[in-house]
This record gives sequence, C-alpha cells and structure tokens, in this order.
Amino acid sequence: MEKHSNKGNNLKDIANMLGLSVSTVSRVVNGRRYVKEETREKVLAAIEKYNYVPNDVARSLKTSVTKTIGVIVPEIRETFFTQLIKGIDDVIAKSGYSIIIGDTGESPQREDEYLDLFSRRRVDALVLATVSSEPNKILSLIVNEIPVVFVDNLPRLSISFDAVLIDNELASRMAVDYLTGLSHRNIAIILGSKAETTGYNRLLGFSSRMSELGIATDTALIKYGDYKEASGFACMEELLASRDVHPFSAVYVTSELMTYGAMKAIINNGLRVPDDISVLGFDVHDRSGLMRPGITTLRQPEEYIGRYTGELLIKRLSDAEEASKQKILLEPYIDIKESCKKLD
Amino acid sequence: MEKHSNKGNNLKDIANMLGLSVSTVSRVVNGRRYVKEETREKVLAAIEKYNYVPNDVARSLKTSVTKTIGVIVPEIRETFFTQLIKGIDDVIAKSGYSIIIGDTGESPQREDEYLDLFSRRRVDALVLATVSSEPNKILSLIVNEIPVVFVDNLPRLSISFDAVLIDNELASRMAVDYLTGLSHRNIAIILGSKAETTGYNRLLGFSSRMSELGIATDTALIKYGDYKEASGFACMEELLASRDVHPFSAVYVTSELMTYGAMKAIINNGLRVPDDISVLGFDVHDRSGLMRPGITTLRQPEEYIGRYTGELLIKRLSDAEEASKQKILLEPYIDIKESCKKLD
DNA sequence: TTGAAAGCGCTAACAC
DNA sequence: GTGTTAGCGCTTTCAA
Repeated sequence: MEKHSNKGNNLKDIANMLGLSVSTVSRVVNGRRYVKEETREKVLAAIEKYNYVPNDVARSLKTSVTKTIGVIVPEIRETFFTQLIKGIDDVIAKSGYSIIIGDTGESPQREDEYLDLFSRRRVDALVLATVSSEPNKILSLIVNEIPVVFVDNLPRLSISFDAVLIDNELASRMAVDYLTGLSHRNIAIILGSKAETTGYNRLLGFSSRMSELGIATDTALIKYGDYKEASGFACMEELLASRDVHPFSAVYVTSELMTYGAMKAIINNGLRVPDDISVLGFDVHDRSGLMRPGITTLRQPEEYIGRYTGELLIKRLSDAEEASKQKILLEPYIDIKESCKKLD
Repeated sequence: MEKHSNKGNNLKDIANMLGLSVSTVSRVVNGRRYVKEETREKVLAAIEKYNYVPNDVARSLKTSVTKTIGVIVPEIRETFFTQLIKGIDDVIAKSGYSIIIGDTGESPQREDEYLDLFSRRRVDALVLATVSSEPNKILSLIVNEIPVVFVDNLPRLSISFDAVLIDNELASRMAVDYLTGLSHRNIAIILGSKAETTGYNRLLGFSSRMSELGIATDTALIKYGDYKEASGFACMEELLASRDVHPFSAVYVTSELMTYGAMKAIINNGLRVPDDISVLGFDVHDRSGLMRPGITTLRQPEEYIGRYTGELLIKRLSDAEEASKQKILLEPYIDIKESCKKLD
C-alpha cells in the first residue's frame, strides 16, 4: 500500500519507466490488440506495481463521453423516485454508466439549475421528473441533442420526446371500475395539482369512466391538494364536513401521502375504514405489511419504469441513427388489501 | 432556441467571434477581475446569444477538481441510506458538489468495483457504508489522500479515518434500560452479522448493560440473522419454538426488516404484540403512521448523519491543512409507540 | 486590461 | 507492433 508520490500517476510515467510510448501503454490499458504479449505483461506489471489509475476525466474530454446520467427528481426520499433510481441504475450500471443525482425539492428553479449544471458536466443523458411548467431549458437541451427521458410527469412541449410512465388515465378508470364493482356510486376523489399532466390525466380517467358508466359526479366531491399529507387530511376533513349534503361511500386519493392524511382524518372523525368509508389509495407503499387496515391502492410498477427508462437510455446512447421518440406507457395495477368494502 | 451547430461551443469560438483571446473570455466566464466592463458585456452577450455552455470536464482536467462526491451504499432503497443521501446532498449541493451513486447490492466485490470506478472518475471524496471485511482498496484510497468518510459500518482498519455514525453500543444500552424499566428481565435479541462493527457493537451494548444490571443473559435468547425480513421471521420462530425452555417476555430486534419479520412470526403464532410479547425494533420507519400496533423503536437521526457527513466532507475538501481524522458519534433515540408494555 | 502559450492526461490517426 | 503527434476545452502563469 505504498504511495508512489508523483510516479505512476499517468500514462506517460508508466511509459517512461518502461521505455515505451504512451500509445502502447494506452493500448494495453484499453485492452486493444497490436501489442506484443511480452510488452503487455510488462505494462500490466508496472500498472500494478505503481498503482496506476486511469484518468476518466481526461478520457472524457477526449472522447466526449462521461458515462454519466443525470437524474433529476423532486424528492429522492419519495419511494417512487427511490425505486425509479434503483431500476435505472440496475440497467445502466451494467454498461458502465453511473447516476448523478439532482434533488430539486419540488422547485422549478432548482430544476433549471440542475439542468444547467448537468449540461456543463456533460452528462451523456438526462432523466427528468419535471415539476416545471415552463420547460424552456429542457427544450434547448433536447434541441441540442442530449437524450432526455421523462418520467412521471410530462412537460408541456410541442416537440416530441421520450418518456416512460404509467397510463394515469387508465389508472383512474381502473379505480372507478374497482369501486363501482363494489357497488359504490358516490365516490369522492382527492387530486394533486391538475396543472401537471399526472394529476390532469388522473382526473380525466376518473371523470370519463364515471360518465361512461352513467354515474353523475358531484363536483363537490372533487378536491385538490398538493400531494402532501396535510393536504390529504384537509381535503378529507372538508369532504366529511359536507357529507350530509354531499354524501359518499368511497374516496379515491391519488397520491401516497395524501392517502395517509385522508386515512387519519377519517379515523380522527371517529369513523372506520372500510366500514364507514372505503379508501382507495395511490402509490401506497407498505414495506412492513403491518398497516391496519391494509390500504388497497393503485400502484405503479416503479422498478420497471426505472428499468425501461434505463433501457431506453442505453438505446439512445448507442444507436447512432436518429430514432423517433417514444412514449412507453406501462400499466398500473391494483394491490388489494382491506380498505375497500362492498356496499350492500 | 436555435441551434448553432459548431459555433459557440467553446471559449475559442466565442473569443474568435469577438476578436478577443480565450483568456479574456475565460476571465469573464469565471467572473474574474481585470476585464474592462465594456468587454465583459460584449462577452456576456455573445455567450447568451450563442448559448455557450462551459465544459466542466475540461475544467476538471485542468484543475483536478470534479465537484463530485461518490456515495457507495449497500442498497439505496433502504430508508436509512435514502435519508443519508438526502442529508449529504442538502449540504454539499450548496457548495456546488453533486453525488454520484454506487449501489453495491450488499456485495463486497461490487463495492471494490465502485471504489475503482470512482477513483478513475476522480471523485473529490467518497462516502462509504462498507460491507467489506477486507478493506484493501479502501486503505489504498485513503493512503492516496482521497477523503473518505465512513457511515453506518466501520472498516477493520489500523489507520485512523473519518466516520459519522450513531453510538451503536449506547443504542443497545438504551434498549436494555427501556425494557428493564418496563420490568422485563428475560429479553431475547435478534442481531445482524456480528462480523460487522454495527452488529458487534449492538451486541456488546446489550450484553454489557445486562450484566451491569445483574441480569443473567440466556445465550439461547441471542439469535443471528442477516438483516433481511426472512431471517427476522426465522429467528423469531426459533425463539418461539423453544420458549418453554428459554422463556422471554420481550425481544429486541436490531434492524428494520428483521423487526417486521419478527412481528409477523409472532402474529403467525397466534400471539399478540405487546400483550404476549413486547417488541423493540431498530430503524423502524412508519411514514404512514398507520402501522398497528405502532412499533417502539431505536432510531438513528439519519438526516443529521447525512448533514454531518456533508459538513465533514466540505471541511476536508476545503481545509488545506492536514486535519486529524474524527469519528462523530451521534446519539440514537427511542421512538415510543405501542409495541412494548410494562410487565406486572 | 489583454494575449500567447504551456499543459492537465488521454485517444487516435498516421507513420515507421 | 510501436512511436509521434495533434488535439479535446480549459486555466493560468507570464509578458506585453
């Protein structure tokens, strides 16, 4: 574990010590052919002995490839994003890529800053769960031909782009079918921001499926929160307060934290789930399996979203040909537990 | 959003277009002094117009600074590590550093690979939650003067090193004090690998505090798992199977997933928590607040571990002087819920 | 206040 | 098989 001060730190040092040229040493470092076996061994031995570590920064400068993918998310602690990152990493690590993280804390401004930073860093591609409503920076990146894959939320862009996400409209349609299948007709819904495509499509699926089934929706049963727990709680409180005028037997809450908030509001009001009110959640994660009651929930195949994203990235990074953009829509699924019951 | 093909992509382009030298342009890009105000404005305008994006790769090659911190963890999806990453990122992002992730999947071999990869990438520093028992690679990094901060688990190294973690021995002493305070005397314990310092110190604190209190420990009540849920389940099954010979009223489970496994084994055997057996967990995270019963648990101040790690990193990265290594031991705490009851 | 030039460590023609 | 050399885009003396 000796330290060889300033020797053995670069190709030139190794080359000099061996009386070889840098290109020959470079060839063996990169496993190229056209090197005499004997020479190769000598070089390898020197590399080992002097603990030579190739400099990827120099290599990147020369080759214009950093083997780095920037992943920008609103909040890395949210299970959805953590799983997504894991899925992407699983796939791209096999090809030698690494993820560099940008956690925006839901701030469009920070998102733009990360976009700038990662451009300067020359990441090979970007994965973006955008929270921005003015995607100018994004647009310029795409125009400048850096591969960008969108996940979760889509940008309001007129040009085409790559994306991997679930069919949010379908998710809500499934929610309606599930609840109406349990004979519910008066269904409340708590949404996140409808300014984002995610929220917009979840509302769309809900409304359209309800009307297809000929069920009138009481607009007083549609509430908007901000994805956070407190807003789920508040929305639920409002719903409960006006329950005599606007009755409902089930509530569909379209995000994980809002679902927890809603559950607590119900419990707080001395009501029981599912006996008094059925709750259908979204993105609920119960790692412990010890929540009571277990919450029936729409789920996204997060790890697959990550894996598909990773695969799409690899494809965009290797295909020389200008492939046309694609939107990969995965299917959500319902994880049935105990929070919804059949009306008699 | 025009695309300026091969113009405006580097300092030289900008310099040429303006009839200036690269050094002058470089000065304004870096906000240096000694540039005439008029020149500065002209350059800034050109940068804007031609959408010039500085190349950090080239800058890094020149300055030997990548503004990148490698964070290597066994499993990014574990709440502990996710929170850790968030804490680190919060601090270092303010100084322009970014995190590049290495998820080893608990494999010492992958850990070594990431150590190699991140060395080649020339990360400025490393954060390492090691799973390796032969830290040769780590040692050579430290010797080569790249700052390394250890978290969670410590390496078996004879030289000194920086680390931020909780006092695991203290955690177990607190566990013993809490349970004995509830009049428990026969306390079972389920541990992870004792080969790792984390597990070793948790056992140490338990044993030493028990004997200080004059309570004999039945060694049959000490079980070893592998941190995963299944092993918690299996250990608990064993404990329950021999309960008539080796009775116990409480069990202290030293990891999150093993705690869930143990809970399920107890429920599976038709027993209740805490009426029949008290369960004291470790690292249990209940984001929903809807687990029933709520599990009383030892907790680590994860985000602080992350923040302290970030601060230590920044210090090591800015202090020219060779500072002596430090081990920052944070205090664990008990989050009391309903899974432990007082014996009568 | 500005410019010329060296060089960070590497890859890849191209020549021998 | 191996060596020479020209950059990749930038920072930074040093000189003007």
